[in-house]
Amino acid sequence: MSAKQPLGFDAHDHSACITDGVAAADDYCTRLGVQLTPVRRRVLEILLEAHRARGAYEILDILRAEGLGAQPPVAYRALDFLTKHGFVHKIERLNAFIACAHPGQSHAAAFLICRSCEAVAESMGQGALDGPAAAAGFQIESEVMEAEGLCPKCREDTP
Amino acid sequence: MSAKQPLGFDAHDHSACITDGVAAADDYCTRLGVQLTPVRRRVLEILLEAHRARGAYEILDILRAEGLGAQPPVAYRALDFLTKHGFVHKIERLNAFIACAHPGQSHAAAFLICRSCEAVAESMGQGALDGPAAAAGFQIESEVMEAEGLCPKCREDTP
DNA sequence: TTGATAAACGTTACTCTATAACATATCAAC
DNA sequence: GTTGATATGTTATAGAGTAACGTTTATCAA
Repeated sequence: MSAKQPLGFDAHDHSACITDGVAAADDYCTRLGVQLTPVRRRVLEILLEAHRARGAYEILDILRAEGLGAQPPVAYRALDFLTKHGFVHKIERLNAFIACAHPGQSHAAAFLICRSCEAVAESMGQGALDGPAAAAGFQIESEVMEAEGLCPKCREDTP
Repeated sequence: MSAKQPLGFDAHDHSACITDGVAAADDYCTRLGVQLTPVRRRVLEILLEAHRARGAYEILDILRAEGLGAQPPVAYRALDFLTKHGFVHKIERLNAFIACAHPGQSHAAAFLICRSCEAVAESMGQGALDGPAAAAGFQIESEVMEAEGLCPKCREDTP
């Protein structure tokens, strides 16, 4: 079994992910007049630190250790806020959360989840269910698209 | 690509859904030499009775009332079996389960979930994530595609 | 500046979802 | 009939999520 790789599938300047992610949230909140409070900011940072999904209770443990909140609602409220405003996505398959890789851009998010190293890549897959929905007369309000399998790195490492 | 009409929102001979679903499972299990035990058969029937998703504990309540099992693992084991063999799908968005509308046919299942009446339609959407996955060198093993919104009936009823 | 209002936080307590672990039973094959 | 695989029964617990309440903090208007 291969080691967990904290980055996405591609090598990239990861410090920029965190900096840019928080900056984008900051700008957005200022423009809309909503608050990026310490707990919300910290939760976003925690999720930006890794290109993998983290459970609400895993996040809560970190918050608790840092004195930012000890009970589940603290984590869930921050996650709700960040999700509502598009900075965080929920991975339904994992009951876990991940920072958005394209903050600010409206998009139907799709995810590729590696079952070996737990890396998660976000793709801006557009409306895969639009065809069937139109045929059925169904009005889509939100979409979940998630694939589980092996990332390029783990395909080599684990034959 | 021709969009197939998803099953579930339209009127149809529903008794055939149950009969055919159980018969298909029976045939399959006979051919593969696996057992469609009373609990497994009953769970499949329960899910075939409605084109909506039911939680494991909702199913368990029925099993318990019928003397077929009282503890969670009983329901989860039956659901695992049925899911593994393709007779039941899990709706990740709802943490619930639904009978497969196309038993026996290998397919990547996609679901349209009505938030008003809770009806769930299954569409045989094929490989919506194939493109992004190929581009990333990602090997897909399983896929989740779920859309939530309003079904045709509820669009009229709830304007 | 103060008072009203909304937004956010802190905590308790609980529900729902899911599985680990172990004992018992059933059935097929040798 | 013993063995090994498969399935069930049960206890206990872990993990995920929320309702409800009171307190605090921010925002904005008078």
